[in-house]
Amino acid sequence: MTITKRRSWQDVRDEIHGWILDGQMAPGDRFERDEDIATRLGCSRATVQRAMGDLAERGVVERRRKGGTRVRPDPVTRATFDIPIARHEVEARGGVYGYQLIQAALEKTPRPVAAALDLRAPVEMLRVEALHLMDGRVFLYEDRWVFTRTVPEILTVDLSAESANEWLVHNKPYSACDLHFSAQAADGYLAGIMGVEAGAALFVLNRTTWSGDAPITTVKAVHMPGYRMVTRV
Amino acid sequence: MTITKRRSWQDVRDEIHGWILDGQMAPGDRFERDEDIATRLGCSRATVQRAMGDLAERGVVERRRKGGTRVRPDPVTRATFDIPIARHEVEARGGVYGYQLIQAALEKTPRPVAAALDLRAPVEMLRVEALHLMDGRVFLYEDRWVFTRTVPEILTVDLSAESANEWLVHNKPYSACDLHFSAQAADGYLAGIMGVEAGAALFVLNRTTWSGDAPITTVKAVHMPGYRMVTRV
DNA sequence: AATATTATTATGTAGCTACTTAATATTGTC
DNA sequence: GACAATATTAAGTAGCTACATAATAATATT
Repeated sequence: MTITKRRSWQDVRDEIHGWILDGQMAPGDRFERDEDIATRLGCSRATVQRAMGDLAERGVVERRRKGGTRVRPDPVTRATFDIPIARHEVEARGGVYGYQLIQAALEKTPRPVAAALDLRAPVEMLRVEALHLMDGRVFLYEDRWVFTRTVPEILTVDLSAESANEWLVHNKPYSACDLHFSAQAADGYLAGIMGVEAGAALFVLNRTTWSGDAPITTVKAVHMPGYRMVTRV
Repeated sequence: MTITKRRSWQDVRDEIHGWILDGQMAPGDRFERDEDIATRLGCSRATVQRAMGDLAERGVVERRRKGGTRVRPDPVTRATFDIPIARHEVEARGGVYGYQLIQAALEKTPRPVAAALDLRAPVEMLRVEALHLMDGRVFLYEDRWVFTRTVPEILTVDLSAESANEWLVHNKPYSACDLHFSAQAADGYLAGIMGVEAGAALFVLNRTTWSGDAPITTVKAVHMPGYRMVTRV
């Protein structure tokens, strides 16, 4: 049974993954070397290498030089999320996007904000509070701090017309990004601004970005009750 | 200035990413073709291909046959999360892990649970409620449904000794996985079981897995107040 | 002018060789 | 027996060729 159609590396990957799914290979088991698998499947080592590399990236197998490849003894669920800008998220749900600036002003950062940006001491930064709307109703509240030393141009932008998020995305690419997901109960201020009951459970996303070592911005995005972040692997 | 040390594909990737970071290339701009970049950088097209492929996977650039490669006009934040089993998460935080079964019994699934598993009608499944502990205190409450038609062996497992999660991870690999993150307020039942105030904002992770088309399990994991899911890209 | 056909182009993939590197096993020496 | 030096192994990387494929541009046909 050496059917030799053209095997793509994805086919090879799925074949190998199949050995795990059907129990031929269990967590901890070691595979024969790439070259032997290649011979057995009738493809080149490069193709097996690509397939195994992909499985390793997905957290399904573990590879070590000389040590060979084995099924991960403690498999992890590895998920990839795309965090879109608010406008796209609203439009993808078929809604009409709206944006509303609450305030933008220079303020001294509280300590925790400075810490999130890897700064030792509080400094003066641009704080921007804004609402993103879907069909005229609040979709997302964002509380952002922009490090004006890295991004002085932000001070010339009319933030009542364009969201700081979109401006930054298009004008200040980042090389490092830090994300926190958490749940938070609405306090009085949030409840008032977002139009929800005080105490409502809100999904919160904190994102901090850098360009090299230079901090760009940190933002807390508070979602409406019932919001779900979804992915399928 | 054609320094020709050995350039790895990662170096090439970082070099190209650098063109975006320093503003030489802005969102929407098109790169010259791989081959020309290769010539310019003194490496082979294969290396540029690998580098560009990686940047495309990360959501930094967009590639299309014939169309060439361009900087993504609307960059997304793409993050990869590893969702470990509770034991590892507790141990990684330097705590002592504990596990406590609340109940395991055959029950008819509520409609939403059946729907999560892509089943049209409710069926009888094994429901497992359990607590994962850190240093003797609740860390995580899980409410799980296991599709016994796909995983009949689960019925022979002593779930008071071993968590269903760990057993499944080691004995029933999945090929597809669905994840939802959300925030939920503690109701009376959750508050009682987890020892938190009613109304507390809780971080919730729903995970559903399949092996091929066969549903395996769906689980709702409710984290203690203050829990944060973190990643750095 | 509108449509269908064909050619061109840039990325995608498969396979090859050769060399590098990290981890382990073996051997040699004290 | 303990330790250091050396050999071996299997994955990782770089570069090459050749061909496949999808998208677009150019051309021919009606």
